[in-house]
Amino acid sequence: MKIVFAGSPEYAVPALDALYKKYGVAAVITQPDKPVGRKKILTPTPVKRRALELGIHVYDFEKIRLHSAEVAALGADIMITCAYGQLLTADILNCFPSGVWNLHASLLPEFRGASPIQSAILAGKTHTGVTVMKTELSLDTGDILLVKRCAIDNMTYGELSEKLSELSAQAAVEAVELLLGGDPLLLMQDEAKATLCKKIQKGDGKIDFGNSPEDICRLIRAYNPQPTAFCNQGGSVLNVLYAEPCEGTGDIGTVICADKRGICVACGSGAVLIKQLQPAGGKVMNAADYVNGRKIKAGDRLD
RNA sequence: CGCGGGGUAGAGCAGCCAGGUAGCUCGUCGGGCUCAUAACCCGGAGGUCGCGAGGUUCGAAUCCCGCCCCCGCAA
Repeated sequence: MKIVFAGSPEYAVPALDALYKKYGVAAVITQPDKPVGRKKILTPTPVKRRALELGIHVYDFEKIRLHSAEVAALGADIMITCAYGQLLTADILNCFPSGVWNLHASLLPEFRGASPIQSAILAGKTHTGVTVMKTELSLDTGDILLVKRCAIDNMTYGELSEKLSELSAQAAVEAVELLLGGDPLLLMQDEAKATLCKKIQKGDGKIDFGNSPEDICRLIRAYNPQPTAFCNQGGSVLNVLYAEPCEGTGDIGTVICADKRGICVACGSGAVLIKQLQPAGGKVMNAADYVNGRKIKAGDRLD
């Protein structure tokens, strides 16, 4: 079984590693190097870096749909994709006799699309997981090969992402195992239960203190560590990394108290205790440190 | 040359504009109060003020020049 792996971010690296170790990977397809950070340093994707370390040949097509001939020439049996970042065409799908299989970070048919992990947290789900499905032309609609569940608990997006990344690696290996067994049983997705999630935007991370403490804390967890939830304090941005619901009442957005425990802010119903934050121009710090610097006090307003 | 903030004690900050003995909150160490405490009171330790034996000056954290590093927004 000759396998091609397509993926880009850090999230996909464990899956690549696992497949490489167990079955070998004939080639890796990833996004082109992109300028990163303030200094716009041209940087390869994490998957590309890892693939090169492993000595696997890497293709970083600007537009994969223009390269179906090259992909076909690889003569591979299957392709496993995981957060690759480009849509595939029929020409590409036809290059793989045993199909193209996608590792998706949700319990399909829920949360098809670009932000399955964050969306599961925002929706207040207790569980999520990884689904391996056959790739079709439409987005994340293919038949399901296998599913692995996990509890969300109070994990942040970053923590949950790491967990699902590991699950994806296990799922990838098990999926290939099933495919090697030949003609595995597939489960159709229930269209009636399908939901679609859009790409996460920084602007959507704006905290509305008129919402409930639970909603606000979910937003903060879903946006931690990137792109981070935020609010305004006296005209400048205050990123909020971690908070939990707490006792307290007051006008919406008013700081009820600010001490070593954190910064307690009144919400629509109840209050939230901000425990970790990042002021514009500053590093991530505990709320207690921010309070020590006298940057905020009871009575101040956040919006 | 995308816009902007910043580098001062272990942490977070003030002081800089209008040069003149380095300050605040917290932590830490010691002592006290208390049944007790993350509370309170008293006392102490701890700083090459990012770097350049740079420039100006009697004197530079502060003004000027060069460099390094960190970060928010935007991409």
